[in-house]
Amino acid sequence: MPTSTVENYLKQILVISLETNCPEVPMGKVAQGLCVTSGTATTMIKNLAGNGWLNYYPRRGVRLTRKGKKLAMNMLRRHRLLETFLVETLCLDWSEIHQEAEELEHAISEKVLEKLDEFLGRPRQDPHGHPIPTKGGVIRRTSTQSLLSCKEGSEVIIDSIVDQESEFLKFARTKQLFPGQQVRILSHEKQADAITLQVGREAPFSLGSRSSEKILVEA
Amino acid sequence: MPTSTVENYLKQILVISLETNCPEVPMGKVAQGLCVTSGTATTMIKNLAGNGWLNYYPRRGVRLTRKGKKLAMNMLRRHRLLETFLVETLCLDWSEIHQEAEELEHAISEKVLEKLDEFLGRPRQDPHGHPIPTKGGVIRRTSTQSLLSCKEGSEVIIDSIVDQESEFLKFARTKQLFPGQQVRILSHEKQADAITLQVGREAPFSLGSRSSEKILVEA
DNA sequence: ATACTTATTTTGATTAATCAAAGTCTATTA
DNA sequence: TAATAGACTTTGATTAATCAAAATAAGTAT
Repeated sequence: MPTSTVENYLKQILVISLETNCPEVPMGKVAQGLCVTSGTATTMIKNLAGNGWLNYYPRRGVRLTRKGKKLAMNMLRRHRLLETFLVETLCLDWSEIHQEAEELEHAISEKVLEKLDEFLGRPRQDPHGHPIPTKGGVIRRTSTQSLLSCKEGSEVIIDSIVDQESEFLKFARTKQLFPGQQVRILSHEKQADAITLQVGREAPFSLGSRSSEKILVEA
Repeated sequence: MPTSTVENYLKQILVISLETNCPEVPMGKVAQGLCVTSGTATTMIKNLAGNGWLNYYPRRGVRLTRKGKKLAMNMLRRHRLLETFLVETLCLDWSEIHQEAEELEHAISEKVLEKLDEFLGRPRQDPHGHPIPTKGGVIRRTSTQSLLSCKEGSEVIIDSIVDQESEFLKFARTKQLFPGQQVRILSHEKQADAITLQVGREAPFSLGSRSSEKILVEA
């Protein structure tokens, strides 16, 4: 049985590799993502490599093995199903569920998870718009682009928000930026690093590139 | 923040003191209840005493302080609410929920617990018939006796089953022994250590004193 | 090429929780 | 009262996870 620390490392590596769209993840990102010192990460990673969870390329980074990816996908499934439960069933706020799920995902058994999935009606995506991996570890290919790459004048639909920070999510909600929402790009000033957009008939507002990157859309 | 080990020790001590109806719990029971060696228990208990969770009387036992009892009651509340959720909402079997709740109780936050309590309609007792402590840490006084103390010919109603073992619970269910059930005591042979009872119109059967003790009833 | 910056790894310590086995009380039994 | 069984405590070690700080490697800039 992997410890919850092991589960966290593997999940984090998977999430980074999905975000960067690259299977190899540098050590620095791992340490940063898990809020541990780089030395700690190195020690742990060598340990994980020794147990066949991942391949370790010293001074380059790591890459999940099939076995590691399977476990990581399962953790992602747990996390996202739990987030869905917390919002749909218990009516918690969209912006405050990440940390809750982060704890629960290590404690819930496969059996209870299965029942929960059934209870929720086997949802395909979580409240952030992220796809929920199937029991087999398959995840919907996110063929999306970020707001940052959208052309002036285009209309897009928000697919998901790639951020766990409560603060940003709260902000996003006040601006009605959530999965499924239709958005019009009024202007896109590359030099000024700003995108102005409008949701429905609300007042237009602008986002910098940092924020725009976190919002994935489908054209 | 207490670790989940601390939470487990305190809850276990509370449970034992409720079962034995005595606030002072001997070290042996603590170690046994937690499945650790007695040396481990001693070390940990001294630690807990140092942090004000309980009073430690060397070679006699321990007793929860007010602070310790409060936390322990809270853990019991978590445990029992979770068990209720698993049975009522997710339709897990009565006999298989203890271990599940044992894990989840450490991971669920106060906020989620509150939402869960609300969702469940603020239940007073769990599926085993055990009272659920209130948020304030108050627990219904169980003014019950065990089957063992019932007189021949009497009719009683099962209040709760005091056992976490899956096996016994499964057995109890096949015999229709669960909270709320009415039972008739056909005979009670003190010397033979056996009680014969009947549920509804089912065939009568016998229980030894070990098993009878686990079944609490109200006259 | 040389020096510098930065990412990564090593080293040495620490904390929480545990066990096995040896040591110490204490209460009963003979 | 003396012996002894059983409960409890101490001791010494181990494991997982972590940090700070020193050491090393690699890539970049001069």
